[in-house]
Amino acid sequence: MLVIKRFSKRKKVFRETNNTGKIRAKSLLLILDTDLYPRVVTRVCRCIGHGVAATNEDCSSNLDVIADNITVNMRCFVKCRWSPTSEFQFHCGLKQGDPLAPYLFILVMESLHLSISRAEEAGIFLGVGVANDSVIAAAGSIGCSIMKTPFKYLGVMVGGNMTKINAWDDTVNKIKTRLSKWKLGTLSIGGRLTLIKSVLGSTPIYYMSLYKLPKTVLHTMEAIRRDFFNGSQSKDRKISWIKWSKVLTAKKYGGLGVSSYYALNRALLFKWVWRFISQDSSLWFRIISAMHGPSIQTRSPFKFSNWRDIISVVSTLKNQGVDFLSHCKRRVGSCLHTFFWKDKWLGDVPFCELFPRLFALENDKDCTVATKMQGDIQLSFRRQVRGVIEASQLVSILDLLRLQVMSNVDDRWVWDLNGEGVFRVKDARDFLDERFLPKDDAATRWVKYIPIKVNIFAWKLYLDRIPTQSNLVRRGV
DNA sequence: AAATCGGCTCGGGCCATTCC
DNA sequence: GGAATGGCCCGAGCCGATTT
Repeated sequence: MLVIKRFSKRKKVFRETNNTGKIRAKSLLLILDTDLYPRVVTRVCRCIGHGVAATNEDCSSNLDVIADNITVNMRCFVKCRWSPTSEFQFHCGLKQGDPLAPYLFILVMESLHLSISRAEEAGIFLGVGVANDSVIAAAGSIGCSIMKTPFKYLGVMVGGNMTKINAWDDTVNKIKTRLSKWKLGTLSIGGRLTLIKSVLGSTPIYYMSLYKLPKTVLHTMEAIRRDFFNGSQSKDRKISWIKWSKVLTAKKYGGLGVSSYYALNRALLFKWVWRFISQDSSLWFRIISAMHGPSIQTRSPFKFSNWRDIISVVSTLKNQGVDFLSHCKRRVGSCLHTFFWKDKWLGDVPFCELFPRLFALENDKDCTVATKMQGDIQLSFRRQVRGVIEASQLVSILDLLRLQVMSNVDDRWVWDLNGEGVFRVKDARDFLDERFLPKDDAATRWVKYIPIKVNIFAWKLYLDRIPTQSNLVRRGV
């Protein structure tokens, strides 16, 4: 109850803050972290024309002085600073860009954080599967509304089943309306291409980086872009002279380099997998491994989950011949976290497959590279090496190991589709497009000094896909 | 004034299969 | 079990000169 009381007290403060722009300094004091004192106090002092505090102690004393008058002074401040006319009232909190706005945010966040930790301490943090009645009661006592999934948070659907096509209606409609506003008739084909590449390409990226888009949705979205590029409005149709996948293809393979939504979506999703395997200690890894198990291969206990979708995308791509995981390799540094037998840390095949006989002899099958490299490799073997095959395997493994030097750098994962070794969505995206879009031997001729529309015309001309008489006749128009 | 020329892409309908 | 997906087929698109 204590927490709820405190909470409602805070809430009152915030309501006042939001409605009138007044801040009660005592509440401010209560909530702010100590290391924020100097900055806030300096700021507030400057605002109200009070002497600027130098130390923390000064701050406290200053704030004590300020505390009672601050409401009035804040109003003066607002008046002097921004309003040459009569005083006015805020209705929806501080103005955007106001120097005090960040503090409001800190204020609310700090209070929320405090409230939640207090609630945790007091053991009144209810959790999952709470009865409806208590939810309603709790929400009523702190004046909150109850949300139900699916709902929108920061413009993204939360809790909806995003494998359904109609869950994407909003996104698709957004693209549609944006397009209709652009008045495609007034733009040349060059302008339309630029728009497609920049704006339309980046608009749904928010959703794309989170969810696996169903094929049909991808198809509709591509259709919208295609119609826009071809210059056809919603209902009327036009001859499509060039198939869309050709336009999507990279310029070096004879396309226009628009790049498909499919590749973008799948590449963005793989970024999560990359984070999962490459950053062992990250929050993301800890959360996912706590929920779904520490390895990508493990079957997740959740029947419907985003992570499962992502994993299924990876395995589907693998079946289609795009094995992203094989492009993530272990680069050994100090070897403290790399498994000697099971990781691919030297060459493309793990040692347990390369030297099966030796692996069979191993007692500690999960030993790290670091421990192995320190002593004799045979130390943890079940028995001495015997026979020709085992002996020859031992010779070759020792040969390999002799060349290895340990360094002080931590072990890390590298991505081998670019020179830097760091995963980038663009690489994965280009890789996918290269695999799935039609390729031409000749690259598109593109001269950047002449207008884009001329370049496109030349490209069409080269492909003989322009409405010449003979072409029209050939098409029976 | 109406019909015609005939090859490429896309949408929509239908059905079977796959997936969740 | 229902929704998504894939494959297949058919028809529409619509410049304009020429033919009927």
